[in-house]
Amino acid sequence: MKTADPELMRAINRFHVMDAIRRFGPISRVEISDRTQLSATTVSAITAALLDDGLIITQQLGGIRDAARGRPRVMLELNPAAAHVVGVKLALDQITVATTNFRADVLSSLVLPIRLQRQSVSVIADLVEDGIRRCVADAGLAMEQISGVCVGLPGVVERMAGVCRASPIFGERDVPFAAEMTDRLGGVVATIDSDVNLVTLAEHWFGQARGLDDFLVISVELGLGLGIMHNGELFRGANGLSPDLGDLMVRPPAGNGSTRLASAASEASLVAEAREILAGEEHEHAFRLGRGLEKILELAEKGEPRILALLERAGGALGFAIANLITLFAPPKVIMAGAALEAGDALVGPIRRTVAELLPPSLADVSDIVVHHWQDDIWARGAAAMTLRDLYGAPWNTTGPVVHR
Amino acid sequence: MKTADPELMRAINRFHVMDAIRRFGPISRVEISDRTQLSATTVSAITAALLDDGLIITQQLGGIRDAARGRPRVMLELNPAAAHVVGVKLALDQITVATTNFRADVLSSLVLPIRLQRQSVSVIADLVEDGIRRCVADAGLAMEQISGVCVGLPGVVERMAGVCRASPIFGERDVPFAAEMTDRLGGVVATIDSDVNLVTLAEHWFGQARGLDDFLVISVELGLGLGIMHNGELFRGANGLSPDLGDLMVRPPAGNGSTRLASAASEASLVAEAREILAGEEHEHAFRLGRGLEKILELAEKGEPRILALLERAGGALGFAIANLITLFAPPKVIMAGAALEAGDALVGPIRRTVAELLPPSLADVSDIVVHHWQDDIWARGAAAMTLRDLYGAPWNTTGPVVHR
DNA sequence: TCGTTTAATAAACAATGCGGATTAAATCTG
DNA sequence: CAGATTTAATCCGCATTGTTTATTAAACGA
Repeated sequence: MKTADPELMRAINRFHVMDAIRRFGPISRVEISDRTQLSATTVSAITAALLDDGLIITQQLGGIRDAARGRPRVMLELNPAAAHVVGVKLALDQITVATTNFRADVLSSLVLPIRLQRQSVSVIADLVEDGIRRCVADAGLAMEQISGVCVGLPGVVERMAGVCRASPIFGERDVPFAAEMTDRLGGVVATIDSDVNLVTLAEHWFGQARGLDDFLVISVELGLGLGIMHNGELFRGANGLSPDLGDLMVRPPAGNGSTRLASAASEASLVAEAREILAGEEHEHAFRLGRGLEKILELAEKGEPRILALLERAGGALGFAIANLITLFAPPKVIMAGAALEAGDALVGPIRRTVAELLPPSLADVSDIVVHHWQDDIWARGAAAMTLRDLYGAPWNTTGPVVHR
Repeated sequence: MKTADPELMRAINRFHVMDAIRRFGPISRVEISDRTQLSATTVSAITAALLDDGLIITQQLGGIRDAARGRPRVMLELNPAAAHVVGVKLALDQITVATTNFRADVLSSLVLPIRLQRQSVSVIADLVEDGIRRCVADAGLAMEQISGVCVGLPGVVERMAGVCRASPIFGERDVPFAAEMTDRLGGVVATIDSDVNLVTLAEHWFGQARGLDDFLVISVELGLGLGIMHNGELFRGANGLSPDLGDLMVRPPAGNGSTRLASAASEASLVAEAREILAGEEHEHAFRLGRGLEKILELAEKGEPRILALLERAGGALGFAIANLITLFAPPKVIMAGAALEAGDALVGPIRRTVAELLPPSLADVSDIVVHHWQDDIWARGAAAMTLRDLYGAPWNTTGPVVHR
């Protein structure tokens, strides 16, 4: 915590006002005053400044005058045109880009189905740059109108430094991808973050965890992602790195070697193991085409016992890790997502059973585990939210390296 | 975060000044100004108020006038007599009590070697009350001079509510022990907390983690304790409970059933397993006398292979859990303590090896694992620190239910 | 003794939040 | 339809705070 001066005081209260408008807008000044415990005078002063800066606007159409007497309330809301940002999600098999306004509404988006593996950093950066420029043009905007870009990618990302420590996307380690992109975009600042953190923020702002200050997000994609919201803040390890779920161990080194969760329950490991199990059978074709997961889901649907056993094992491993995470964080909600979870109860069932079995009695009922089917744009909306947060971010713990204005 | 007003501003800055004096005192006003980034005027005003309230004093003896010209600095330090608090540690086999002054110096302490198991809550409260009154008297103080009492105990404790959710000490669950003690002490407010949290705070204030904002504390006693310092704050789960290390799982439910860490590596489980291993041999006597751990350490020293194997297994389980914790929190330091660790490398060696083996390469060198041999009074000093912290606690996240003044 | 140097405080100033009075804009009432 | 009533928003004066710029305090050196 920084030392306090009048400026910080104003920054804190301005944040609270902005937050109330974002979460509950359109909202009147009196209601902001109620919700934030700030005096009406202060709210008036702050909203006046925000209106002046163009960050918020008054809603012209009176809204619901529900038979109330007295002077009508003037409703305030975020000015969608106050800023525009671009969110990018890198996955092993595609790039997703979206342009959003200040309310994180998606104005335009595009998906580039490109295998990024084995591409050099600069080639990837080229692709991302092209995607951003096209997406911005699609939204009818010029690059000069973009206030920031955030790129989400799987792996270990150090947001502050703008460096990707390790990712399946890059062959190298310690790739300074934020600087790489900022250079190319000519004046527009780019930041990077772990992809799960983006979706965690998106869940917090618009998704199943609206207003929930503590929850976990677990994404089962090619790799495994873990996002932690704790006390309303994204949780990062001491070094600023977000923890990597795939690095968690699920089996002690008892003779036959230890197991990382990534090699027990990720989409990649599931496909690899299924391929081995089904080797030489008629299904092999699907795996060659890269349609391994679809095949797994199909066979699970049909009740193929070896696939069900595989999913049972994977679910057990995931459930083991989730139970330990619940033991540590005691979150009221755990949100899971990923294509592999579409296998109905074949994977989710074992997860739930294992968690229920392993949780200590005292924590038996604290966590609600839900599966969320993410739309393709949630990542980008999260990236947008991450950038927007910097524009009116909580002043008490500096969130990032962004140097807008 | 609360909304900001001038009062909060002052509270924040007063905290920073107090914190600087506590950590670096005796310290001059200019140096406080340097360290806190506050203006000299502000520091002057705040220290004047603190002097007025008697919380700090000026050091009379000039100190080291190291050949400097100019007006000499007036050194400020905490006023030891500003407040007195009592810290209590409950363990299964003894009660430790200590009275400290405002600097958390121990003025008097006593140890009551009593088996608390199977005692009723009110009997335990009686014992604690007697211990507190005697210890306060030993320090030459009256109960009226005591500003607060903090009781640390193993298990799951909800500090805010003052309720012990579960503990090996109490047969019952949800024991409102803080209220129980406050009632008995006639006006002196008692709080409770997990015992590891107390020692974690003590390590932060006086121990091996002075000034370190991120570290883990792992205590191997009869039960297993986990304390987490994250960003300079004690980490608590979403429900305000501290996580219980013993509840972490170390083996997935693969056929032969799952294993909780508590049943693999706690002192209790070590002794039980060793007793089984050595059943019918000449060592059995020691276990009957409750000297099981000493016997284990003795045999480990001698190189008894079955005991070494047992410790190897326990170390593997602990290392497994620690590796996962490091993966999540990436703390630069992990402090371990407990009588079982006195077995030289027999237990610590396997722990280190397992951690090294299981950590992902990217985290290989971030954490320094050390063993700390705690004095008996560190718990009490931590309890004192916990109470003192409330007297000049960080105002931005309310720390507890204490209502002093 | 007087100048120099450094520490600590005092005075003037600007920013902030708050409470009470005031204005604004609608409905209600007769 | 005009004035009373009600509620929202703002204006004004005040207290508190931190900072900058002077001023005083307390030592040493020549």
